[in-house]
Amino acid sequence: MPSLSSLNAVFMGTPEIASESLSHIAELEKSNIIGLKSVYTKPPVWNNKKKEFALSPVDKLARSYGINVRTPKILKGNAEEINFLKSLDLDLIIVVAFGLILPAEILNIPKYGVLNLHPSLLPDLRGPSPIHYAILKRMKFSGVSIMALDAGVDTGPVIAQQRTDIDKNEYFPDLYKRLSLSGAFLLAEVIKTVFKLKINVHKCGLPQDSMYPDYSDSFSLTKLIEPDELKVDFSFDDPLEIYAKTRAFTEAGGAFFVFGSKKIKIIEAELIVDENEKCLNETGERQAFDYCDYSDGINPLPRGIISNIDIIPDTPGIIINANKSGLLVSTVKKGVYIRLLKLKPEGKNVMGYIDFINGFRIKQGEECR
RNA sequence: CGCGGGGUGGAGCAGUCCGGUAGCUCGUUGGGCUCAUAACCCAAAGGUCGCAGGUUCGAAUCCUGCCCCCGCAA
Repeated sequence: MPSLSSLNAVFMGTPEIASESLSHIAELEKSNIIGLKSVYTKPPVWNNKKKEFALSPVDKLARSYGINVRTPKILKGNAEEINFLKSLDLDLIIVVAFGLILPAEILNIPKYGVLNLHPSLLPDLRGPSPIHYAILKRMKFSGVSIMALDAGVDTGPVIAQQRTDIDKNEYFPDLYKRLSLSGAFLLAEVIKTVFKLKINVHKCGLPQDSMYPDYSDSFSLTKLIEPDELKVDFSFDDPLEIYAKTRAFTEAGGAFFVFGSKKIKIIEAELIVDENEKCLNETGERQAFDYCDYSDGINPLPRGIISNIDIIPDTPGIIINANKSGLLVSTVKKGVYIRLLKLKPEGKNVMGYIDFINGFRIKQGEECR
């Protein structure tokens, strides 16, 4: 083979999922498949409490590789950066969770186009929070997509996808890590292919509207998680939703409820179904249990609690048990409870439910709002 | 000088306003009860009350300075 020159490329990304991809790309550099000219990431943010600038994960990793790092605040109309990118004679730009929109003038610079990793099975879950939403919507599976970036938000032609199953008890960090690894792997494979074929990535992708002609963003477009979405309301929210929020928001501020005047974050919880209750309807007649989502029977009622439940009214949001055997809160579904395992009260560190009960003098019958 | 909460035996907290022998719950250790238990009963160990200085006969508590942790806001 005559002179297979490596791909001139620039990487753009910010959080851990991007640094994972960057480390895979660095491996490709060793085999002369790619040559990273520069890395773009969000500027360091000032942490007022620690009184220091915090570099993004990508920034740290790129520095450890000795790669030139650039942190422009804006790209659109930024002549300096655009000229710099033009001067590199780029073959490829690779974008993973960068946090800035690339203007069209940059999209057109690299000879083989712009690759993007998106942690969902596009066109499902477009937008900035696909991993949170996958858990929030209690999806049974999700995945990663490698696509060619176009002017829309996550709308470009899809080149490769890899699916992963989501466990119904899975918390955000586990899924995030899994998608980061799977995405980095798939991204590297696509880059190898571009290297071999020397083809513009826009031409080898499958347009999303041809994959799913009936698709509409109104079903599944994700948005940034707003602070008020983190609140769970025991007296209105379905227990499945409370549990999903708990698992989805662990690294987005944390799902919380209010106890007394304090915000209490739920770090870890589980769903409890009372096997005695599930065959009874409102009037106490036996009938088929219709909460099929709950009846997967993951967690039976802990021993020693059943007798206590009898004396508690059906009001949701009430602590029906607070001792070593468990901290249980009633929900809008009769016979379905949230068992709180790890909590983080406002101004405090993470603590187990026993410490929470001891320190806050939690008693049966008190209310979570 | 962004706003706020907090540092008390191994853990979570009370006590601080109105100074005067350091307390609660849990855990740990030993013993008992029990078919059994994360249940129950009895007993014990374990703290220079974040650090330094000051006021006082006497400071966890009042005054001054400093360190550390956390939440919010960016």
